[in-house]
Amino acid sequence: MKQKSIRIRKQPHTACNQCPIRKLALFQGIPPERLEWTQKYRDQQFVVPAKTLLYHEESVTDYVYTLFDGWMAMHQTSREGKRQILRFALPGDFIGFQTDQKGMVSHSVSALTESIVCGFPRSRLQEMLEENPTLALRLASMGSKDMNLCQQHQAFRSRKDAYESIAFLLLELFHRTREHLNRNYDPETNSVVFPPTQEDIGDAVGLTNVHVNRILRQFRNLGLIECHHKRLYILDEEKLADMGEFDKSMVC
Amino acid sequence: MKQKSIRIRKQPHTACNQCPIRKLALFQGIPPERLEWTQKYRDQQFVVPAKTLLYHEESVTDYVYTLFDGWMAMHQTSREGKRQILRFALPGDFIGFQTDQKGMVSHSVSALTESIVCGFPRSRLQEMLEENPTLALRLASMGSKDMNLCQQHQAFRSRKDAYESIAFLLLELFHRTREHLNRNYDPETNSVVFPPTQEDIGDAVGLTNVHVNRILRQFRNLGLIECHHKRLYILDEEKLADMGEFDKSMVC
DNA sequence: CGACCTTTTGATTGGCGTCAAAATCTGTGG
DNA sequence: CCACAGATTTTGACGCCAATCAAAAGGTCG
Repeated sequence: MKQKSIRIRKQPHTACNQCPIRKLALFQGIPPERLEWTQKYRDQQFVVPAKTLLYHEESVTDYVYTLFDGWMAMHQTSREGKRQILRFALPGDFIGFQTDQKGMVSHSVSALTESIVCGFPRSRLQEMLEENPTLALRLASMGSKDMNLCQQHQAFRSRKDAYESIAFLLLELFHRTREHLNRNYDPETNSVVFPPTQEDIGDAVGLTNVHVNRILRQFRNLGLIECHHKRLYILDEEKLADMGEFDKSMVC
Repeated sequence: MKQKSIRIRKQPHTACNQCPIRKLALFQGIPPERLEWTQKYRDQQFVVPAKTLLYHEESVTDYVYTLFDGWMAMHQTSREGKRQILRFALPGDFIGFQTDQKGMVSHSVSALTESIVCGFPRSRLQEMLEENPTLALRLASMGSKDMNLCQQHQAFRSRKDAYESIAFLLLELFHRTREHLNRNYDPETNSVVFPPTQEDIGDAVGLTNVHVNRILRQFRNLGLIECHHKRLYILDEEKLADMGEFDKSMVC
């Protein structure tokens, strides 16, 4: 795959907490005057073209990021070349904090759509958090929320069949999108912008794109969903939630 | 299952960082004089009998815990009654921090062996962390380590077959035990105390106990492991690690 | 010693992967 | 604006890994 270059954004937004995104979790609800110091740490914003890698697993990264706009995927590739998507990142998500003992990130991150990320030098993260206990606590509880979600995926994976795990994933992404990016939600049709391909879905839930396709067609036949032009229409949320044992409170 | 009662320990250890466990992660390496304040928060220690529930999923718990001694399992049960073990907790692990939006824990915790836990009132956790930024940061990075492990499980689950996931789990638990509880490790035979049943293993990796049994027998036939009397003997660690794509650095 | 839990083994079934090929969509250059 | 290449979706045939069902053989604890 050809890798376009990541460029530095010319006119960075002054502060992430002023961006058009409804919830930007890390700084959400903290009064602006208490955030002036973030300017000291904020380095710059980057534009990541679609299908481009932000960083590669097993590299040592200088930055941690907040996703500002776009969809990204955290993933790993096995020796046999199979890709596992660990998590879809949506605007507001914190990316690249996790490292192993050697300081290497354990996963790759790439952009599904053109994305904008804010980078902080990792070297300054510790001092930044020590100066701001609230932020550290926030980071811990964001981590704990992500952990919940990860464990849900883990739990659902082997306990549930293809119908159930796909139903769960669709609703998870639907609600996270609606929560984070209300401008991408259309109440008329109960639909959201939905960039992942069937192969992405497969790599996330651990099925082949072929099988994902069969299941999605079933869902369409049953009148549960509709999807075209990178939008996902949820037609029967209740039945879908029941099928996937999905509970909204897990994601928002 | 009959549920024995959890009793309060008569003579609590004065501080967790003085206990015989080599690494007690949350307070590891923090000088004792800086830990006096923990006494203020530490409430009491509890003894949890084997096969007993510490708390149940969807309850609101008053405490967060540090596991002091024993093996515990964090798990969930699906509507169909299947149990998924999310994580085995070993001494030093922090338990019960994760909650959903309603403040309910998302998982149950029960003891595989008789266990001792230290409880802190959850209500005081926030003030405790705000007074001690180092601790909050520590908590965040412990969370990030757990997250790594959870993602590994997630990744390996569907990408790998039964041999691979069981090999991975065995080595993970072997190394975590050795790391946390060197008194339970016997260098002579390269073995550790290993309380989980084959059914526990199955519930953790998402296989039936029947299939786990078949795989373990294969491993024994191949001379990779040996197990009896609640001990696990690793005979050919290299081959096992290769089979499970296991890397020590992920767990310690 | 008896009740119950855990391990072990066999026979059968089914969900999902694999392989293959056609149809449709997307974007890029002439 | 069209043409073409590559990506993505769709559909069918076939095979295998692991689930299920069933039952016997240890192990453990009161």
